[in-house]
Amino acid sequence: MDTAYLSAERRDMQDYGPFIRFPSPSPPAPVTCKMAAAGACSVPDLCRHARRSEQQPFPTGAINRRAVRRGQALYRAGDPLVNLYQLYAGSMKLRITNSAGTEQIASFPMAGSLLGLDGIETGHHMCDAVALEDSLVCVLPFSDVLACSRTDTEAALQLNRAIAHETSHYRRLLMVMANMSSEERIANFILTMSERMATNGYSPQEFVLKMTREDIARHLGMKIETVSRALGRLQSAHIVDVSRRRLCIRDPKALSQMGSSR
Amino acid sequence: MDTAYLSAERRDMQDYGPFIRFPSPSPPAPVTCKMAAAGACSVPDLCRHARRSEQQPFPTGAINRRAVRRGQALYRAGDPLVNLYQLYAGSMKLRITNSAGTEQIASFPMAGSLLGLDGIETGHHMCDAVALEDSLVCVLPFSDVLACSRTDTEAALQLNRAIAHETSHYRRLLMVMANMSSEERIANFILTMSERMATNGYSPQEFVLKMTREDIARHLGMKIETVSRALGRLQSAHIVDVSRRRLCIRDPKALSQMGSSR
DNA sequence: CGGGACATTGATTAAGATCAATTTAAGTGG
DNA sequence: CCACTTAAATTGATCTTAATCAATGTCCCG
Repeated sequence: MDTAYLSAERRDMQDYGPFIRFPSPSPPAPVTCKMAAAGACSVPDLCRHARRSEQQPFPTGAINRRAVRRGQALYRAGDPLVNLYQLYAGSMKLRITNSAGTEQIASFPMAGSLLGLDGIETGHHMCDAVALEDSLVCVLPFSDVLACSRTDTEAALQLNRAIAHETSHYRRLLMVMANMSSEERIANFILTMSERMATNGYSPQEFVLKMTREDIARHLGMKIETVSRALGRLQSAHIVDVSRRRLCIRDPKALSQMGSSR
Repeated sequence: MDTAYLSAERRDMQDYGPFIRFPSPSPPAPVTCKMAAAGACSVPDLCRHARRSEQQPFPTGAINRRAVRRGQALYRAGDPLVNLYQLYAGSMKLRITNSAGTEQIASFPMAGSLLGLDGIETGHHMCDAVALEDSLVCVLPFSDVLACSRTDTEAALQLNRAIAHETSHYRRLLMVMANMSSEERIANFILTMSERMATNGYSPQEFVLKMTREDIARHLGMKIETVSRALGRLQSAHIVDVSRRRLCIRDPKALSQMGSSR
């Protein structure tokens, strides 16, 4: 494979390797933010401010990081909102559990996603944020974020937009659930993942789904068997090649036609 | 019927009558906000500030109102975000239309709802806000809202929370769509409406659904016939009495059991 | 090499969509 | 005020899709 894209594994290694050393009890070393430097940070002004915070132990310009191991929760529903987090490397799932114990996967944050906004309405988180793989987040103390919003108009707007962005994610997902067949949902899901992979500098053609079929099913409001069969049908139609978690898009056009809003 | 609740019709008359005079081309007279006085305003600080705005023609403390006739749009998808609106009387539907023309009803704002937040992410509205009946909104120029957020920490927080509240509405709806049968969805919908009616001072037992079956169907991701049949089944089970738009809850307990998160 | 989580596949059932026909209510204009 | 028109809602018959139930297969990790 001679693409310009890095494989998921290699990219993680070279970019973030030093910070994903488990299980190291010592905090990661201070660094400047590569994500901000690359313009990939959705809230650069918030972040910049947070880095200036009195509370955090690193010198100005350093970043307060936290590592989360695969399967571990960054925060849980009910936890008081203390920090927002910028996902720096890895991927997670946001899980809602209702009073009856039914689980719903609200989203699959990946590098660049802002996490923790589900705590803003009530001051307590509404979801569990669980790592799908060993991950690294950039910690933005919420008090700093607020202080920053107070002094910096642009930062305040960024925060508003970030919250509103979540809303629009759910709106989109709602359309998918309300109007699409299981096969179309899966096609749409793959398309969305593909676009997000591209945004993050990976190949949009070929990538690894970090979540289980169960997670996908709970995300899209279907059963695991249906997910499996839908993938099977896409495979038979030579639209994708899927083997376990590894996915390759063979016919982007057909996929797009099938997965685009009905 | 000797309840302490007002019928929808009478309440509209006595509380808001003077302001719903259609089709009056002259702006409604300045008044102080009864909603704020009653503590029913979700963004009192934002509103208070907006009322102080230089731009609006009324003396300090007055409210800038706008009437919207049944079927008319307060704003449309694509319109630039100019104002937020507090719904003062009446009810609306927020309609999303995707590129293929499929419609989805995102929510049914009623008195007390804050409208227009769907414009914050991009600066342009993502939905149409259409009046289900002749309605009255309180206009909050967005520039004023922002100015207010800048100077008033509490107001800024209210804005953030208001946006986040939308998110949580969609999250809830997502759970409903992903996990509930058509009958459970309808039960849940009626319950939600009932609670909202109670919040607004109407009877939670008996009220009028201002939206069509089609609207309900598009809100809950089902077909109109299925809505009708689900209502029919609830009727047969003596859980509700439904005749056209008029709805009466006969067995709140059973309804709650059926409509509460599965 | 074996255990366990994850995934696939098949057979059957059930729920909701679809197609088609009425019924009901609310306006509208003579 | 009443016949006429039309939008909204209901009801029935049939078909399709996805859920359910039940095995079986596969890969990863110790």
